[in-house]
Amino acid sequence: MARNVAARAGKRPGKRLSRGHDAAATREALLKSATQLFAERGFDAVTVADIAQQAGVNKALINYHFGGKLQLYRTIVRELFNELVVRVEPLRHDARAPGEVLRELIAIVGELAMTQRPHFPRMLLREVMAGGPHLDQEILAYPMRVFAVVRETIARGIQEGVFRPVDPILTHLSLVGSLVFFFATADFRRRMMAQARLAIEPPAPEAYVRHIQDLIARGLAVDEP
Amino acid sequence: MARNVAARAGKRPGKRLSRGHDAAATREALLKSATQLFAERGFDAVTVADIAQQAGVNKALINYHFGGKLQLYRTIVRELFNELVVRVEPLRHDARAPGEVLRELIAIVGELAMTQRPHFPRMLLREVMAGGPHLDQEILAYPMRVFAVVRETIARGIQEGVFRPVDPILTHLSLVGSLVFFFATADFRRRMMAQARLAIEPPAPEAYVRHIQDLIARGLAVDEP
DNA sequence: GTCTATAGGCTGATAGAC
DNA sequence: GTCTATCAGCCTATAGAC
Repeated sequence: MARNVAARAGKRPGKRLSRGHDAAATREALLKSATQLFAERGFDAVTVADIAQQAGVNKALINYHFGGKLQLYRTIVRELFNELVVRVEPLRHDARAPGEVLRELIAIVGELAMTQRPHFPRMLLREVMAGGPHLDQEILAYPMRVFAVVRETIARGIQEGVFRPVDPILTHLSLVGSLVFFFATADFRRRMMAQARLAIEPPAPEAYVRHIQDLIARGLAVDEP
Repeated sequence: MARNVAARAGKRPGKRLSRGHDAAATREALLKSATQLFAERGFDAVTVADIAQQAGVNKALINYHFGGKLQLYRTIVRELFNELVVRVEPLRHDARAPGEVLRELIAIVGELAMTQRPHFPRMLLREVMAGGPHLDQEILAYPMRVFAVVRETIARGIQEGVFRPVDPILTHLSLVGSLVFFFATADFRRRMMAQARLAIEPPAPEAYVRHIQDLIARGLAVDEP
């Protein structure tokens, strides 16, 4: 699979350029392999040669399409953050019970990390642990928008008398933190348990999501009289 | 503070070596600066020149004292893991109520991350996210020993009828994960909130520890009749 | 658009004086 | 034990052919 041509988007319809294979496919292949490698090893440990080789393209094309290694990285982080916010923000107008809205939010984060964007938690954590050196103001607003959903939902739950008067920030961090940690470290657990001859299976992501849903729901509920 | 001589341990009492300043102090200075830098930037992003400069010693001494950059890193990770296990393992023989033992375990992790070893969560997370490439079998046993404490405590709680029949692995991961995430990302929040003109203060670590204690206690408790 | 070849800079490690 | 000087290797980015 040295040349994986796919996803011919409809740009410049009918016009085939003189030489080369497909600019859009090259771009996508670079984004895909770079996302995986950055998540696994971090920005500095990945070389543009690694990315180009895994994508099956020449390394000079990273400069041509993205203007360098750093801007390739920035593009990836921005798109990942954006996708999360787009999925979560509609919950601000969800009229269901606050407990149900939080369950849904947890499910969305879990689904994103499980299937569509498995590298998101690690890239997010790496960036945040480094102090966010690659983040611009636009990207920095995204986490706040996710928090806003949690904050409003919790405020509504407290007002309606179904949640204890918990701190929304602490609740948000425990909710997001337990999920991000789980998915960021899932590969490690799988590798360790496969290497050891233990009969223990690594925990299923779906089970963990349900566990967090229950933990948060019970942890926030008001005391029964 | 170009030459921070401190902590003259009692090795080779009375015998001062011919030249140089103090081998033990040099070693400690290198460990200290390397721990901070590795936690902030990760193994690959840190150069031996960075470490040596921050420690105020010559970079060739890293090879003399530790045998290279990698072995310096391994020494740090091993000591951090070891310190956590030493503190947590006595809880296996703690006769208090299971809920109290878990509260104590959470408090220990929080205290370690707050004061003694503030770089531990980030170093742990970085290593695990990378798949543990620098860990040997000895270090890999440490996380299992922490989990054993949680597993036994939860089993006792279920048996005594005070905990729901929760999965010990999922509970352990949510407990450790929410704490590690919080402390690994605390620097980022502080920096962001200082930069923005927001009047919001970053959440206090002590408050977060209590929040997790309550969340776990309530989340595991059996339903009241 | 894509490729080869190479420039220019930085890295970890070491040899050898003191 | 500590330092200076130096090396070989690898990195990103670019120039220029096609």
